[in-house]
Amino acid sequence: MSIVLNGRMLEGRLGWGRGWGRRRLRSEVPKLELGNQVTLNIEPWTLNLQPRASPPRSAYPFCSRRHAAPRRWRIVVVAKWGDVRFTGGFCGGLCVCPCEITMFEPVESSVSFPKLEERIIRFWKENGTYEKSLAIRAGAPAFVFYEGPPTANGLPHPGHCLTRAIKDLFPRYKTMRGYRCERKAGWDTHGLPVEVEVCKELGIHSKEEIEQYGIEPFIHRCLESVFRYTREWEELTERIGFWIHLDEAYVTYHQSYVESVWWALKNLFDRGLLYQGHKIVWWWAQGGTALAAGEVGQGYREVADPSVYVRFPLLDRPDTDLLVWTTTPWTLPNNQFAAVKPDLEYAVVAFEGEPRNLIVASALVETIAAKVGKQFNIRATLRGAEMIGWRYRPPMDYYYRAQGDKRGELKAGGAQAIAWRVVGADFVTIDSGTGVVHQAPAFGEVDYEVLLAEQARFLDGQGPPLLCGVAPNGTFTEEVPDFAGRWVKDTDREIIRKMRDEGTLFHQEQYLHEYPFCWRADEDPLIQYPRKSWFIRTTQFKDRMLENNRRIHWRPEHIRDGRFGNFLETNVDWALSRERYWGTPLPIWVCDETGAMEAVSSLAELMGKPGLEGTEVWEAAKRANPALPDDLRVHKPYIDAITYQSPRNPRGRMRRVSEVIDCWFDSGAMPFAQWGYPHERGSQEAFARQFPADFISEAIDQTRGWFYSQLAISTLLFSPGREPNGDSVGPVDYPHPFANCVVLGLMLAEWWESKDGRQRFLAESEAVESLGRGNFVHKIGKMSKKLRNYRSPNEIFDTYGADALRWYFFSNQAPWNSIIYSEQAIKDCIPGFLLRLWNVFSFFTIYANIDAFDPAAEIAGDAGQLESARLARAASYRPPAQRGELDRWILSELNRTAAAVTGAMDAYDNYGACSRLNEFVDALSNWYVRRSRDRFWSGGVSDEKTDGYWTLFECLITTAKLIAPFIPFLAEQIWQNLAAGIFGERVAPSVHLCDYPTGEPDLIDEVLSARMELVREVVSLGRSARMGARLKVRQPLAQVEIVLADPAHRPWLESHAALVREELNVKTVEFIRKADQYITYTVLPDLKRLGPRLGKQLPAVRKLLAEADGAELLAELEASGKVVFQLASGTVELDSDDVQVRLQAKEGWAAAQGRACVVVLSTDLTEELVTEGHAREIIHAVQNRRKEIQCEYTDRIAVGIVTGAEPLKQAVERFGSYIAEETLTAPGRLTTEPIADAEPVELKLAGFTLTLYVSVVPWKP
RNA sequence: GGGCGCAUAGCUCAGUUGGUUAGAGCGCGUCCCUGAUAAGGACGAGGUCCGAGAUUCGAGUUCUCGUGCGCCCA
Repeated sequence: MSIVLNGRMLEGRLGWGRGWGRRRLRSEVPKLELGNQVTLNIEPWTLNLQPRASPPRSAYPFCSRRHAAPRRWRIVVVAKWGDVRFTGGFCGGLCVCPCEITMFEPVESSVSFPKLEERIIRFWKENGTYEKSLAIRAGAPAFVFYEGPPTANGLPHPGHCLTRAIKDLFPRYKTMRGYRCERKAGWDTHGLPVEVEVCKELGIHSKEEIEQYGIEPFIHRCLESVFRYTREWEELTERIGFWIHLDEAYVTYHQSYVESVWWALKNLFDRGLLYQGHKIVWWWAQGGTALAAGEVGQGYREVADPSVYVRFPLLDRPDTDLLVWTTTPWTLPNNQFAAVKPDLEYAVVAFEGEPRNLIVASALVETIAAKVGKQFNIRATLRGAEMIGWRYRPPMDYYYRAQGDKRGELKAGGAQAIAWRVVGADFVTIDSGTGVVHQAPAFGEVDYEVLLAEQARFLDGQGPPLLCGVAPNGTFTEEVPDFAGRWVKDTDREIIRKMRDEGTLFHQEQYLHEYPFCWRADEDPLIQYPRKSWFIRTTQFKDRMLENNRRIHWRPEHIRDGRFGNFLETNVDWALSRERYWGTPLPIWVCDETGAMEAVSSLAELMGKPGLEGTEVWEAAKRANPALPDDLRVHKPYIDAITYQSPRNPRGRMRRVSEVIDCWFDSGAMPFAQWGYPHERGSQEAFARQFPADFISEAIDQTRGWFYSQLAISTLLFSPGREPNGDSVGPVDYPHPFANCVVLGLMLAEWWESKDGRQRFLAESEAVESLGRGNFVHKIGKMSKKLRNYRSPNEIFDTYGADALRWYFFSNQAPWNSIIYSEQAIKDCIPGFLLRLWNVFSFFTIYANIDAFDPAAEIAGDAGQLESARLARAASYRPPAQRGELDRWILSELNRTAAAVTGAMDAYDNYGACSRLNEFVDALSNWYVRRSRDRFWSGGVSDEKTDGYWTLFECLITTAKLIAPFIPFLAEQIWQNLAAGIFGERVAPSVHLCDYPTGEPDLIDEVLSARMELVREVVSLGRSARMGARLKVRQPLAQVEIVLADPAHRPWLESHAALVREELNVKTVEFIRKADQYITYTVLPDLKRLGPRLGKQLPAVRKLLAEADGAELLAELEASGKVVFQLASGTVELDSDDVQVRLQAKEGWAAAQGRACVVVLSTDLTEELVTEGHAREIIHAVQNRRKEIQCEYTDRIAVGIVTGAEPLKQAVERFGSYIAEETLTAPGRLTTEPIADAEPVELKLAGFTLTLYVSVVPWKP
C-alpha cells in the first residue's frame, strides 16, 4: 500500500487506533491542499481487515463518525473487492476510512445552521434560484402579492422579521403550487416621522425653524434620511430568506409614483370627491403647527383647570336658565349651541336662594346641589327631546349682538335661528357636568360635527358659520374685543370674573384632569383649533367599502366585522392634507383672482399649461447640484414655484396650494402607483395583471393604516358602477385591492429584571447568574429601544439561524396572536424540529453510503423532481404495495401529511400546517427510523433493506419539498445533498423549483395508520405499566396480556406480537377477550348518537349504564344484540352502536389503560428471567466501563467479572456468550477472574456486589 | 369614554360543527439507550379551563353580566 501525493510517494504505514502509522501520517497529510492529486494504492485489499467472507460493510471498525471529513480534506479513493466497488477516503480525523462510501456527501452530525444558511444564500445568489422560480412559472396563473412598504430610516427590528417571514412563506408556497408570484419590493419614504428624524439631527423643532433652515436643504436631508438603513434592510431581507425583487422596488417619492398618486387625486377631484373644509386639530399655537395623534398622546399630563357652571338664560321661558358646565371658559365667547341628550330626563329645579330656575339632567341634580350646599325643589321634569330648538342668550354676546336674530331657510322648509339654541346629541353623558353641554365648534371636534350637522339642515349658505375668535397664534382676535391679543388660556380668570359680575356664573371650582401639552415644549398646552384642510369624501362610499370588506377573507375572521368593520361603520371623510414639507404635494392649483381650482395628474400635463412660469427654480438647483435626483422636481419647494395662466381670468395666476398629503395615501395607492399607472409605459398591462392582490399581510396596527388606505382608495377608484372617469382598467369586482389578508399580532419582548427593576437580562440564565434564583421577575411587554429588552435579529441569525426563527414564528402560535420574541423558544426549535429532521437525514446518508445505495445509478435520464413515478423507474424500487408494512405505513403518513399541509396552507393556516409537519418528522424519527435500525444495520443486501432505503429516501426528498416554504435553507441543504448532489443536472437544481407535494391518495392507508397508532399505544401502555410496577426494561418478563375494547384489531395486532415483545422486553404476547380478573368493563353511551334521540332521558340512561355491571351488559349485548331499560318515562332500547366500551384496569396488577385497550404485564419472575435480567445488568455495566476507559467503538476487550454472588455467577455462566457478543469481548476473554492490567471497579448490581475488570485487547492482524 | 381582542398546566400556547378521561412544547421528576452518541428516547407529576348567571340531556366551546390584561380610537 502506498500513497502518492502530487507524484511523491508518502512514506508510512496506515493504521488506526493508536498505532504509530497514524501519527506519522498526521505529519504528512496537513500539507495536502485542495486540488492535489492523490493516489492511494491498495494491493490487494490489505487494509488489515479482519478476514471476512464478505466485503466489509461499514466504516465502524476503522473510524467513528467523529472523524467525518470537512470537504477540503476529502480524498476519494476507489477500491474493488471482487465486483463491488468501494469509494473511500481520508477523513479529517486523519485516519483512513476505506469504507466511507461517498455516494452522498457525508452529513456532519453537529451542524451549524447559521453557516449552512450563509452557504445556501450564496448558492441561491450564484444560481439565480429566485429568478428561476419565477421563470419556470412564466405562463402560469398569477398569485398576486403586495408588499406593504416599510420605511428605511430606522433599523429593522424583530417585528419586521415576522412580517417578512410571513410575506415570504405564502409566495414560496404558491410558487411551488404552480403559480407565478411576482414580488416587487417597496419603500415608504414620505411623512412626518421622516421630518421628525431630520429635525432631531438638526436640533430643531418647529416649522418656523424648518423654514429658517430652508425647505430645500431640509427636503434634501429628508431624502438622505429615508435610505439611511437601506443596506441593513436589504441584509435582513436576504438573511431571513425573503425572496423579493429589491432592485425593482417601488419608491413613494419617485416621480412616476407621485404622478400616479396625482392621477388618483385628480380623478377624485374631478368627481367632486376631494374638497376643502375645516378640521379641528390639536394645535400647538406657540409653534404654529398641528400635532399628530401619536404626538398628542405623548404629552398628556394631569393639571388643574377651572371648572365652571354657567347660566344660559332661555329666551322663551322667563326665570329659567340652562345650566351648562365647561372646563375651558375661554371657549365660551365662541359658544354656538347647547347640546342635550334627547332621551335623557331633565329637571327644572329651584335652588334655595337662587332667583331663577335651572335646567339640568335629573340624575345630576343632587350632585350639583351638594357642590353648592343648597336645598332644591324639582318643579318639573322633561325629556331632552322636548328642549330641542329652545333659544337662549349666550354668556358672552360678541357674536350674538349682531347675529342673534339671524335666521336661515331650512332644506326641509321653514326657517330657524342659525345659532344659540338647544340641539340634540348622543354624546352627551351624565358622567360629569350638568347634562347640558356647551358647544364651541371651533374648539372641539365633536362640537364641530354638531355644526356640520346643523349646517347640513339649512339651504347652502344660509346655515350657521364657524365662529372662531382666536388667531392661529392662540390669542383672541378683534372679534372678541375685551380680550383681543391675549393668550386664550390666560383669560380664563377674567372671563369667569366677568360672568360673575354679570350674574351668569352659577358655580366655580378646580377640576383635575388629563390635558395634552406639546411634547416639544412641555409648558405649552395644546388647544383644539380649526384648520383648513382637504378631505376625501369617503363617507359617500361607506356602503361600498363595507360591501368590499365583506368579500375579503380576513385571517382572523373577526377583523372583518370587528375592528375593521366597525372602523368602516364609523367612517368619516379622510382628512388628506398636511401642512408639512416632505410628502407628495397636493396637485391642486388655485386661481389667485377667482379662487377657481384645477387638479393636475402629471408633470407633463403641468408643463403643457399656458403661461408657465417658475421652472427655473428646479433648473437652477439642478445646475448647482447635478447629483440631485430628478424625482425631486415634483416635490416642494420646486413644484410650488410653478405657476401658470388662469383659464378663468386673464389677470389670474394658478398657484399650487401649499399642502402635502397624508403619506397613508401614498402607500394605499401602491396597487397602481407601484407601476406608475396610468402614465408609465406598460403600467396599464402590469396593473391589469397584478390587481387585485391575492395575499397581503401586515400587523394589526395597520388596520387604520395600510389596510384602510388601500381599501378606501381602491373602492373610490375602481368600484363597479362608479362614475366614468376615463381610466382604462374599469370597475373591478369586489374584493379589491386584496382578497386575503393575514393580520399579524404584535410582537412582544421577554426579559427578566431585578425586583427593583434596575437590572434587566435578556435570558433567564443570565438573571440566575447575576441575581440568583427567585430574585427576579419574568416580564413580557412591548419592545422598546430605550429599555433594550430584545436582541437584534442579527444576533439571532448568527446564533440560531433564520430557519429557527422562521420555524418559531410559523409553528408556535396562530399568526394573529401576539407573539413573544423569546430567545429560548427560538433556540428550542432547533432540537425540537430542525435537528430531529437533520438527524434522520444524517442517519440516512451514513447508512446509504455504507451500503452504496445509489439512486442516481439506477434512474437513467431526466429524474425531474424525484417524484414517486420517477423513482419507480429504478430497478430496485419496488412498488410500495410490495414493501413491508412499516414502509407502507410511513409512506401513508407522508402522503397524509402532504395532503393535510396543503389543505392548511390553502386556508392560510401556517400553524396547522407546521403541527402536521412536526408530527410527521416525529413519527419518521421516533418510530420509522427506530424500528428500521436493525434492517439498515443488517449485513448484506436484501430487498427489505433496499425498500428501506427507497422509503427513507422518498420521505426525505418529499419532506424537503414540504418544508421548503417554511424553512427554505434546511430544505435546500437536504435537496442539494440527496438529489442534486448525486443526480447533478438530471434533477431540479433547487428544491424551490419543485412542485409542492399534495399527497398521493393511492398511498394513503387510513386503516394502517390507525392500527400503527394502536401498536404505538400498546407499547406506550406497556412501558407505563412497567414504570408503575417499577420493573426496568432490562428485566425480561414472561408475558404481556392485551385486552382490546374492540376485538376487530386483534388479528392484525397479533401479527405484530414480535414487535411488541421486543419493545417491551417480554417473552410472549397474549390477547385475551374476557379478562374479568384484570379488568372492569364500563359501558358508556355514545352521546353524539343518543343525545338527539333520547334528550331528557339521557341522564337517566347514563346513570343506569354506570351502575350496571359492564360485563353482564356486554354479554347481553352480544347475545341478543340489544339491551333494554325501563325508565319512568318509557322503554329505551340500545344496540351495540349506541354504546362504547371502556376498560378499567383493576387494582393490584401491573397494568395500564388507554382509550382502546388495557395492557397487563405478568410480573412473575422465574429464576431464568431474573438471571437473564442480571446478564443484561452486567452488559450495561460493561458498556459503561467501556465508555469510562474511553474505548473506541471497535476495540475488543477482555472482561473479568469477580463476584461471590451466586445469581451473578449464574448469569455469567448461562449468558456468557450473549454478554461477550454485546460488549465486543474478544473470543475467550470473558472470565470470572481478575485481569492483571485492568483497574478493578466495585459495583452493586441488583443488590449484589461485583468487581469488574475491563481492559482493551491489543488488536492482532 | 367607545370598539376589538385575550384569559386553559410552573412558563408559552393548541383545543375543529357543544359530547364521555382538555392536549403540545419547554421546565420539573424518574428512568432508558450508548452502532443517529457533544445526540436520542420512554414514562410521570402538574388543570376550580378568570368569576357569576343563562341556554342545553350535556358548556373550555354558545349567550348575558362582571373582573383583569392588551391594542386601537377618543
